[in-house]
Amino acid sequence: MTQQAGNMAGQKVQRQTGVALWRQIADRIRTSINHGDFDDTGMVPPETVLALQFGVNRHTIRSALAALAQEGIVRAVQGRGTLIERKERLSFPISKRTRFSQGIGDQVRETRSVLLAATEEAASAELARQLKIKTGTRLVRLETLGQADNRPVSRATNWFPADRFGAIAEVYRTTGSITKAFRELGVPDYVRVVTEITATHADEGDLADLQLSPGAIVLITQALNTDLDNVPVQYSVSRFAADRVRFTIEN
Amino acid sequence: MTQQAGNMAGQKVQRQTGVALWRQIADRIRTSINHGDFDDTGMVPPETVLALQFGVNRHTIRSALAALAQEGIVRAVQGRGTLIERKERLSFPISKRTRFSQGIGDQVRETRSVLLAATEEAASAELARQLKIKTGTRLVRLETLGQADNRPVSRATNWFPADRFGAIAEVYRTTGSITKAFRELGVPDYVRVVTEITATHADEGDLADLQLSPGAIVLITQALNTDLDNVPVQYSVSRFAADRVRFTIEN
DNA sequence: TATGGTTGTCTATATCAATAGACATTTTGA
DNA sequence: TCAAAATGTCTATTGATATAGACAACCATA
Repeated sequence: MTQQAGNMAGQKVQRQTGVALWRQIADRIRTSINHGDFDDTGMVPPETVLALQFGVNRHTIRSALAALAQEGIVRAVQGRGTLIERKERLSFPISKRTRFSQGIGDQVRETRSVLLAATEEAASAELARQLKIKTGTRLVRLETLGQADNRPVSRATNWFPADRFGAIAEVYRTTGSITKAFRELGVPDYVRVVTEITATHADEGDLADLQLSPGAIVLITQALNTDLDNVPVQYSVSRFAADRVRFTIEN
Repeated sequence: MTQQAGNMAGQKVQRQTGVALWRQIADRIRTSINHGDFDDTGMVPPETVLALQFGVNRHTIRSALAALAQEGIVRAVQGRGTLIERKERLSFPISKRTRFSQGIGDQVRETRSVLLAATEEAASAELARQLKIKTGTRLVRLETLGQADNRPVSRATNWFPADRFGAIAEVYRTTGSITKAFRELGVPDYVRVVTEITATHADEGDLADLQLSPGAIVLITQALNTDLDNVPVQYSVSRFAADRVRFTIEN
């Protein structure tokens, strides 16, 4: 709080950083919308007011609002103001039993997971170390897209040992759930052993799959799941749109 | 892995996004350096090669490298190449017993925490809800800077109920540790109840305190600590330089 | 219906970002 | 010692970014 919220206009924008003012301002306004700062009116402050608050020209504000309109977040109405069309920020619990759909199930109407691609490959040294197998072991690799209310939230690359889960692609395609696929393949339950979190700028794949605006931030989790016998069953790298999610760690 | 590493040059840069090409490229090169992609030579590829890989003019590459040189990450030597001066990424474990100095103690030679400011204020509605106290209750607020090997890693704002911890500022100033300060004030141990993680762009304060370059990403944790009787003793908002840390959640 | 507040559009100007090409300077190694 | 390879510097041009001002068009409401 205090440090990041509410006082949207408190912090000045940064010039000559390689990031255009209109983009910085668009990001800040989007964050404020998601934080509920304008919920009382349902509208963004007038352009002239924003220009004064951010210390920039009104045209620069208009560029920022145009970008947000392009994303479908706001809609300008001549004579009235700029209306807020949509806001979202999901809270993702990370715990021993982290599961995509269950975790955010009470925050959205519908969650879905789409299989983008399924291939088989040999384990790299890094993957072998994580999954505690030998380098070169066959792995099934699934590229998936997590959706909440038909809006993309995360894109993930998942690796499974092929000997146990060679058929997981097909099972997943029908069930649309890792948990259910595991169950059908003889893994009744699994636990999250470790999660690593980093952040970076969105790459081209993020922009396309997550429908992000360029320059956006993605949160990256690298996670290992094991079955109840502590045998690694899944290693996954997931990329989340940073302005759509927050992670919560309960101990 | 796979998704984010190695293929630095595989993805093209994005034009007309409000983020200058030289900044995108600087961020990508920095990531590659931190990932160890150039460890064999200790140098960044030649400007002409990078220009070809990223599909931009050599002068644009030079702008990116100049920005990294400004950060002290690389140093160009005429006739030889561009040498890598520094790389680091600390791993932060987040668990029931998260503590700054203990968590990364084995990764660096020396950790220190500096008190930037200490004030007293009334609890806002948000803070009161987190700390389970009444709005308006007096709180001690500490602004601290976490350092590892004399390089700033995180800046935090901490709130403590003033009735129990009115003297924490002075104790902290002498001990340089929250854990020790708690101990002197009658709290032998404390646990991390919940941590929330989000990400955003660095603001002006981040740039100054964390010695970041403009456009950098910060990871934000909002955490609540309680004593062993489950009574909240500390609420803190910490901001980490995203390219210097990774969070690890062990279950 | 008149007025104030708001978004939309136009012109003009200055600076930044990016490309393009030429050539100098320095280091390395054959 | 010479040539190749690398960074350094300069000029020139184009498009994106940002500012500035003026005015039109539209909406709500007193």
